[in-house]
Amino acid sequence: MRTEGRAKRLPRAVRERQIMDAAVDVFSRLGFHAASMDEISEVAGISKPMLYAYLGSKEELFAICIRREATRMMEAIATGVEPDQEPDVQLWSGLRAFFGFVGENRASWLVLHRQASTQGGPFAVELTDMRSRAVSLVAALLTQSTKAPATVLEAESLAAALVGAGESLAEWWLDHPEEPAGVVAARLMNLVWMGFGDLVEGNVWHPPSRRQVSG
Amino acid sequence: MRTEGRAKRLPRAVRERQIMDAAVDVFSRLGFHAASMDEISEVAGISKPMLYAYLGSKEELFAICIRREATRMMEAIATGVEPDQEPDVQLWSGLRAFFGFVGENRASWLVLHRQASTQGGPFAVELTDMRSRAVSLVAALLTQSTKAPATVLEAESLAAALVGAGESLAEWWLDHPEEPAGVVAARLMNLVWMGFGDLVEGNVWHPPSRRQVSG
DNA sequence: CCTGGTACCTACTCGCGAGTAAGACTACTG
DNA sequence: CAGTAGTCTTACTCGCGAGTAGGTACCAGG
Repeated sequence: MRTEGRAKRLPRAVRERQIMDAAVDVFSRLGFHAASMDEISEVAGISKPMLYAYLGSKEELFAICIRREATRMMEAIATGVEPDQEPDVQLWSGLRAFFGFVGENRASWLVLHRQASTQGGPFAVELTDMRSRAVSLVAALLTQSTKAPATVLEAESLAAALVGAGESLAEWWLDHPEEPAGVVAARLMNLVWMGFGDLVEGNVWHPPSRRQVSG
Repeated sequence: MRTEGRAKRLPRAVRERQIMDAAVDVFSRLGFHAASMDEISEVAGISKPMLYAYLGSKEELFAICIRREATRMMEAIATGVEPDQEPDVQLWSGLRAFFGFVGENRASWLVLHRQASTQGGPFAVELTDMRSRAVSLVAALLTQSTKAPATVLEAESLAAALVGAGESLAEWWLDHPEEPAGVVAARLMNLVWMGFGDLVEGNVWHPPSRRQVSG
């Protein structure tokens, strides 16, 4: 709130972290344009010139936020996925990691998904980059494991659809936080692995633990 | 461009259409905040006070654009879907209609999907409304046709995922316009109906025409 | 106690864009 | 040729927010 006059003296590195946290918070709530540097400085608990002294312009600050959050998220997913496993298991791990991250980092997710994708500035680069890394990952997973002849475009577009389904479901989840991450992830897993066709018939996909129990 | 002094005198209804077309164009390119009323008036070929005289404030204008484009799109989809058909056929018709509309109305789609969903103002209402109509439609389709016991939340979240997949694939398509609408629609159809599990095995879904030929 | 360096501040400038006041042009009606 | 209703304009006001100038508090080392 920062109603008092002067802020406590802190080393630069610490302040920078505080500022970036505040920026992610404000950007996630208001979007890039509507967010003001005044409000960010307010939330961060310091005055505006500090922002400029430490993090440069508004655009730079936004780009820095995106880069940081994107990295955190991709690392969370990469950590959760074991290569050299069955395709469905890899996909399942990725989905669990993704929804886990979103659940614990709402603000990060909002900045990444909503705000960044809209603004056409230098941010689109950062964002498109991360998104295409995700798409490529899925596309590779699909390509390497399919037996049917598939074009690159085909794999890529399917991957885009899957990533979009994940994003959209994450968005939906924000309005239904009572659902556990695992349940939401499992639903998407069933949709994209089994398809409506199977689900309508009552056929579902089971995670590996059950498979080992029954096998 | 409007480098000349005075615009030709036209009846109000016609001007309003021109203004709305211009607004959709500018909003789709720049987003709500970055778009300026000056630029919209420029593109529309008239002066700024006309905007305010005819369409009210900037927010009103944006809301009007969203409402108009959303209605056009929902009508396009509704026209393409025949109720009382097999679930997969209904889904297929809907997807075809959707991608058909997006292909022929890039600007409309951008305004609806990117711009409107981001701004938190009174627009979110219009947008969320249309989106949930779409989600409900799919959810109903799924619920009514499934044999397995499914909760409302389950159907709704799957529908959200499917709608998101469609949106995302439409976005991807904007970067790969060389692909025909039908091909893109068919890919999504295969993904959500058959699932990766089947696709990996080479099993694909066929549209009804082939089915009749082979049946 | 001075000297410098770093954290931090108040109080501005300045441009951009939403919205408006006040009037000018056109056309139809008698 | 008035009069009047509707179209269209130029030329403003005014607030908001990005970015800055020019300081003040605090902590070293001498």
